[in-house]
Amino acid sequence: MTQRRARLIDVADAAGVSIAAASRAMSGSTGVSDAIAARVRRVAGEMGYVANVHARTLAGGASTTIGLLVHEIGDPYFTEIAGGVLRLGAQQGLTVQIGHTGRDPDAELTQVRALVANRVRAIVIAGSGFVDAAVQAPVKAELQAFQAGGGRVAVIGRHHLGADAVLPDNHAGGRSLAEHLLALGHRRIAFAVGSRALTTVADRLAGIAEALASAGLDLDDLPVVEEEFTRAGGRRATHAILDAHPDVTAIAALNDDMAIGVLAALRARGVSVPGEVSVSGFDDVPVAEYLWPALTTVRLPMAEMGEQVLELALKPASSRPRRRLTGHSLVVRDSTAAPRG
Amino acid sequence: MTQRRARLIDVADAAGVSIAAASRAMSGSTGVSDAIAARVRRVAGEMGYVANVHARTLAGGASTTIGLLVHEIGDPYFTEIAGGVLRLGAQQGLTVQIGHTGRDPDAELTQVRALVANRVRAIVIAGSGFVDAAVQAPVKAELQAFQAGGGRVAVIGRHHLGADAVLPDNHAGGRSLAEHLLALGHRRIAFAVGSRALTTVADRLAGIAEALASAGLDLDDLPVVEEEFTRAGGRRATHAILDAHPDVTAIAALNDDMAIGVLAALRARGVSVPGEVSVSGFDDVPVAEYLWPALTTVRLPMAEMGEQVLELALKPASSRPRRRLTGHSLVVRDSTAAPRG
DNA sequence: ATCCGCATAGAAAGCGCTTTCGTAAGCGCT
DNA sequence: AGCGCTTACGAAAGCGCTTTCTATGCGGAT
Repeated sequence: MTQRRARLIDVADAAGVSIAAASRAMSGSTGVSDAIAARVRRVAGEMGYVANVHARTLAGGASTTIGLLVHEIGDPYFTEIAGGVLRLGAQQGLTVQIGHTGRDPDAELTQVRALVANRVRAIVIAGSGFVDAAVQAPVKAELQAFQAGGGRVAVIGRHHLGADAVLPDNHAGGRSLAEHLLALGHRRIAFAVGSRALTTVADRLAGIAEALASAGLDLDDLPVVEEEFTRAGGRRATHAILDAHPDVTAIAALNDDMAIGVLAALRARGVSVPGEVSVSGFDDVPVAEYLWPALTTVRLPMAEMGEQVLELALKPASSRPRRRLTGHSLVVRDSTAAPRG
Repeated sequence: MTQRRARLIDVADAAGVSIAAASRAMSGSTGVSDAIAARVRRVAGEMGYVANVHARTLAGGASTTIGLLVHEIGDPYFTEIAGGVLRLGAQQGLTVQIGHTGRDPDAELTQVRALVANRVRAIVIAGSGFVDAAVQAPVKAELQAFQAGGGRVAVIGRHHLGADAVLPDNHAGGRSLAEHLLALGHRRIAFAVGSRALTTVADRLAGIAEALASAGLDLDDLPVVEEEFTRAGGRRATHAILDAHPDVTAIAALNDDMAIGVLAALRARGVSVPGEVSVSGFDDVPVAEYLWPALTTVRLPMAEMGEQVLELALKPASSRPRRRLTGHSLVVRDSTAAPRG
């Protein structure tokens, strides 16, 4: 029969002290004798008292929850990042609220508003921004208002939000990946990419273009198929590529999820990897090394990025946005090899 | 220049109405003329007003956030479930707070307390319980107090918590999996399992034992290797199994993550699948069909389970805990075949 | 014209906490 | 004994909302 939860005043009464003393005892601040503090805590424990965060926050305590926005939790890239945030957050006694944005600026705005409404201590956004700055202007404005009100914001992989950022070097990663394929001797390379409206895709592609140019190739002459940034997208892209260009010797997917789809599609068509076609990914999601063939990819330390972005979010604001560059490394496994003579 | 956020009273003043009218206008309740409601909303929009959830909840509004506890977000089983909860939650305008329990009853208790402190509308717990009921008694008590106070609780795969539950039939799933292997002709089957302290493992194993018994076999005579419920655990379990029992014709992993590790370990040892050894998983995580060979497994509709558990959590409490049985189905792919003559 | 009822507006009382602020008590000094 | 100092404690003022409760104005019915 839905009876009321014990409140601080109930605890105070039961312990025979004022509510002020009880508050101090529970929050561990000074101004209470050890004897009273102990008594209050004991009584609180017996009564099953759990402080009301809403009341606490309202009364002036700093919020202890942080908001995390990801494009899609099912994408292993975001899963890993979320894991990092969750782990470090729990360790610091923080609560985390997660929202999905689905790579949709409108949904993103809605989610940001929800976090603002909850007066979270910090908002962390993971996931590519949009090449078209206009599209994310409303979000940016909302975030700025949030910061003006004392909130903190930190992002992963977004340069244009005027917030502290953890930045993977997508450009350099793309370059070293392309260099690897070129060094193996590949020239007819196809690309399975996510929406080019995403900065992540644009940046990786730019790095690739740079490497290609050094080898006298032009990215514009090569097949670049834009698809969903998912396994299914990778599968579809592969069929599109092979139907139009049966002579490619390598397919570079711009994230591992797509690469998994590429691998499956090639298998379905009876194309051997890396015998007939080499395949590469990007991110190095945990499952990449378990695939067959084990995936050559560019490693991004996703879980660590999650921890770092939370660290940034917890630091007091600085006058200029901080940026933390993330190391990346080419991980050569079994899915790439020299093209057949 | 951390300036203060606009409050409801600021909006009310700017619109020239009382704070009560402004409140009604913003929350869409009756008692305001359309003209005033429209004006207030316009002014609020201009001022960038976002209601303070803490104040709103404190004042008596129902909480709009729900808490979700998973063992480990990185485990695709939980990722999928979380995705389902997140999607349906967003659709209903709910906010979700996620916590990690790491299969540790103490951490679980801490996380439950945090959710209680946040006075969430409902607590959703996904993930296996413990065979030893004593170990989760404190959590159960806390949840009961939460429910007594009007909170809602719904769980996935836990029968012993006295809450509404979505229940995959692990027993039947285990049975049909074992029947499949037996039907193919396998007799020397090894099992790579997670901690047997988990009810999920115990239930699946019980179903398997039942099928084996029907075929005149005793599970106790077969190798059952207990390891971490992860890819790495599956890998280690495989080596342990093969070192001690080189003659097994099938390895059944009790979740897909372990199966992925089994596949990789077999490949590393040069054992062909399913030629020399058949491999099966459990759950049917999204990547299962993309593996090579594509994994035979028992499908659990994880995302749907996430939605269902949220649905249960949103319904008013009933006198007796509701249970929603989840369908499962054996998905036969390429990783199982008849043992070599 | 008078009265009743309804819809709309505002005043004010909290929701459960934290935190000044004021007071009382205890201490070591001179 | 008297002084100032520190420390322990409680009263009370909010934090920003929702929600009674009360007051006002209007229409229609008499």
